[in-house]
Amino acid sequence: MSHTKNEREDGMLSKNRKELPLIDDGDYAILIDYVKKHGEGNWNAVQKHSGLFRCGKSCRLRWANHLRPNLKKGAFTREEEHLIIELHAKMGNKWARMAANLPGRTDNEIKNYWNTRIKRRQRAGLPLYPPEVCLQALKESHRTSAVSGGDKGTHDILQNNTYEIPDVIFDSLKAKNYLMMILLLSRMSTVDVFFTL
DNA sequence: AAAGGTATCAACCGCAGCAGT
DNA sequence: TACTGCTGCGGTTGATACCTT
Repeated sequence: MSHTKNEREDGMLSKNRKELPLIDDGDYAILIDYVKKHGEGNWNAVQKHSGLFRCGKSCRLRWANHLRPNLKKGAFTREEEHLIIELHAKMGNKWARMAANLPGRTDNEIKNYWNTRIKRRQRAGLPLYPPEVCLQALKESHRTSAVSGGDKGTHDILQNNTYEIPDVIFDSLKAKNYLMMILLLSRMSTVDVFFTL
């Protein structure tokens, strides 16, 4: 049995995948057509019956992230960002569950957004969650721990939500940030301030 | 203009859970 | 009960675009 250099046994592409498109435009049409006729799910059957050279996994991913109707494209709105932060505070890294609360958005999009956001804020030495969300999570954590012994997600929030500004840049940077924060706080809610930093 | 760093996006990989046998 | 196949999820990686120096 032989495979092309980009294709593995299961039909997924391996490392140098960008040299070949995963599915070309014709394949998009086949996939859309198949799902219209037979509905979502049963992805391995898509490959068998439609003639696509992609495994079920690839088809499902492509459908979910690009072909599904009502997909929203473009940057997250401020409202969506608020919601993601709130949901992450409650659920942790449950991207699919979060996506269910954001119509038109995919788990992959939310995951990508969160990961780049984390990197940015960690580099800047900023907390991951605004104070209001922390407080809310803390309240819920107390409430749920009283009933069920608690939830790991909310503990993480409180642990991860620390400022870690290196001593070298502490004075200038922190002083500047706090000054800015005080100025902003006089006009905005803490959540709005959070998004500007 | 070039080089290096960072952000974003798309897709792969491995695993867990579930259903069917 | 054990096994198998399928599906979905979350982590991770690689390519590319964009930004900064």
